[in-house]
Amino acid sequence: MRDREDYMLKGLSEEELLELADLFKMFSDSTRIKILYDLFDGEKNVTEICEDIDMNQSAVSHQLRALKTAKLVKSRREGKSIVYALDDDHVKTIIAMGKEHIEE
Amino acid sequence: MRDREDYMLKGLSEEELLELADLFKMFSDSTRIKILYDLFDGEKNVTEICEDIDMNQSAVSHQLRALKTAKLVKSRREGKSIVYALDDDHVKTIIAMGKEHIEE
DNA sequence: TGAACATATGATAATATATTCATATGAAAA
DNA sequence: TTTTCATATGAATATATTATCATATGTTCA
Repeated sequence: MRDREDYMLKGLSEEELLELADLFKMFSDSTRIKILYDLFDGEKNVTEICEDIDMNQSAVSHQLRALKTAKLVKSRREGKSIVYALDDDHVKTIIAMGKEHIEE
Repeated sequence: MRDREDYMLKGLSEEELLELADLFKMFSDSTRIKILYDLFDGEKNVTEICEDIDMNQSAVSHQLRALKTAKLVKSRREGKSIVYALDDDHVKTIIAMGKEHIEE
């Protein structure tokens, strides 16, 4: 392996490539992609998401945290609930491109 | 869990959602995304790819097979070599969207 | 034909990831 | 201020994924 520092593939550093992979990792799990897709039509609290995608609360919470860390969703408290929403315009585009690919 | 058959999240079936996740899984590994990105500027044989991304031949071959199964790359023989190329127009768009996200 | 080159493949071991369970935290309502 | 509702979190287990090693397959050329 060359030095980590000077590894570059056409303008993208090793670090940026790892970041890219980590980003797409968020879309690579069916629970997470269901959550993202569920949020396409607006914000929802955790309970609603659980019902929509038919997964238990703990699993959903864990994945929501991952999505939030990746800055793909944001959250705010509303009374007892926490409401989640998409936090990136590219999310819809990325998923739409994916849909087009599998529909071919 | 409801019946697998009738589970649907806004027009996408369970099966399509799994397909989507599997597609994005291809972008979620740094070796694979390096390969895809390396093929942005045209076809290359396996040896060239190995050199560009600085990974050993076996690992690259394994990942190329995965990418081919996912219909993201195609290959053809050219003498002793096998030449790989991108096989989907959406690949560039998907990666470009990812780049935009991480650059924010 | 056999040596050299290019790629693919199977098995294994190391690592990463997701779900579940139990429980903690935090807000509201009785 | 205790109970209930909503969400988060840590630990443990189960599963999936990846790189490596050894070797097989296929091609060219002497």
